[in-house]
Amino acid sequence: MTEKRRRRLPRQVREQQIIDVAVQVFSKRGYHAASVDEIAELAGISKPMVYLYLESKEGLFIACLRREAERLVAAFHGAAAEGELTPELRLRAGLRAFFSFVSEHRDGWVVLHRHAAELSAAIAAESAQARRAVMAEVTALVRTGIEENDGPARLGDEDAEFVAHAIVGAADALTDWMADHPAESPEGMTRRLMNMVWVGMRNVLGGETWTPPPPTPPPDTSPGKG
Amino acid sequence: MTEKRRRRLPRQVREQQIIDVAVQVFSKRGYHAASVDEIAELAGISKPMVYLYLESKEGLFIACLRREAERLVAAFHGAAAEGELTPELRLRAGLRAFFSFVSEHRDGWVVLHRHAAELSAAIAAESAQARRAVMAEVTALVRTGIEENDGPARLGDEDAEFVAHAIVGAADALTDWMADHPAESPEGMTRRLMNMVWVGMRNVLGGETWTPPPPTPPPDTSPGKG
DNA sequence: CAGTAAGTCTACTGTTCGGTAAGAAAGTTG
DNA sequence: CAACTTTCTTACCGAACAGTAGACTTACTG
Repeated sequence: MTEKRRRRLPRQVREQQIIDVAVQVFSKRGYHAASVDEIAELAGISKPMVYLYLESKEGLFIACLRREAERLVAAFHGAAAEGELTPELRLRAGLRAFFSFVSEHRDGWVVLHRHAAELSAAIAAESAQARRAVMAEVTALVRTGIEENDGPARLGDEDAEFVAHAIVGAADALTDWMADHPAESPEGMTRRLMNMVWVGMRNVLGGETWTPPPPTPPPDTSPGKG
Repeated sequence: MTEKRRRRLPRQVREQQIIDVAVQVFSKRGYHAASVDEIAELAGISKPMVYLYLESKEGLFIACLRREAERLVAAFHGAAAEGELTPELRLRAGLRAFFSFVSEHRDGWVVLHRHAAELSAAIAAESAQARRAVMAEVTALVRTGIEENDGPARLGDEDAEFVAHAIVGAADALTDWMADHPAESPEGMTRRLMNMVWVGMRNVLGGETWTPPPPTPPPDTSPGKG
């Protein structure tokens, strides 16, 4: 209707525009429910452009995934790696960067987090990699932090990975809580989460088991396979 | 191949068979990538049967979701609600039931957990409800537990919900870890997780903030908006 | 303003897949 | 076996949509 004569733009720019829109649409609809037609239309171009630049729908999604993952990992890594800080402070910085990223790039986060399951192997791999990258960093911080605090406790990788999974998973889920509490800042999120994990972590890694309190005897009513 | 003359089965039975297969297929492929044809074939019947009994693809998925959610919530609730146990023990029992459920119904868990994002509003609602049900229970346990241990600390719902989100999110993520460590029992998972959360929880709720250790000053190098 | 390359479009194809119409076989009851 | 119900099938429709062919349009270069 409005005969908007499309300005021609260099490929690099157009490509980013397409990815920008695609992130929004994928975030809103999910991979399969999103149509390339819609993405093209919202991007202000026609479908063949998308295919010319991004090869396929899968290629487009991977491009989205990759860009957002790079941003997230860079944000976390950049924050957590800085200087000679202690592991605590580095983990705190990383978490703060993470929550800030989610605040500011919600669509990107949704694409990374929620829509990577039911996809092709290539996509799933791409998606898993970002999480693994973060997980590896957190694991390292956990291991280092414990060793520094409690001496080389000769921990299995297992233990550090367990804690890292818990922390990353908690952070994941807390993005929902954060969405319901817009007043809470990334800093506040971080402080709260650090309060929870940094103490409890030692408990797991130190080998001190959480002992069920004595008052009532533990339920021994498990009959068959425990 | 084997010209298996299909035995006619009463609707109730057939319906459950279809749902059984559908859970597997949805778990493996995801909602959109799963085809009703495949589900019908694996169930050993033809497609119109699926539509006759389950109305639509969405109806089929919701049936899956509902059944698995009921099982999971029942498992958690049944374990966590038993007797006059303390909140700690009840949370422990709930977590153990949860990890057991995931061990034994991996497909159901995958359907519930990973494939509920990119779906219609009806499906998303159904899926969110299961999580909310568990979240509500955990929140209650957290609140009660703290009050019993530290007196009525006059906590906002906010705080208990934060902790509950962290716990549930950690448990979610730890199912991945558990998948990589088949030797770890649900009991072991539970013990480890309890170690982490039950101590740290108090820290959050008690209002004692985690103070960044003094050795190195906190990074004040944040220039613009933090 | 011709020549050329990059950007862009309209209009189409082929396929996959959700959903259905119409009726056949199997069981049940006289 | 005839009437009837429930289970089940073959064979199809129509829409949505990923992907493409080929032409057109703008902009830069000499």
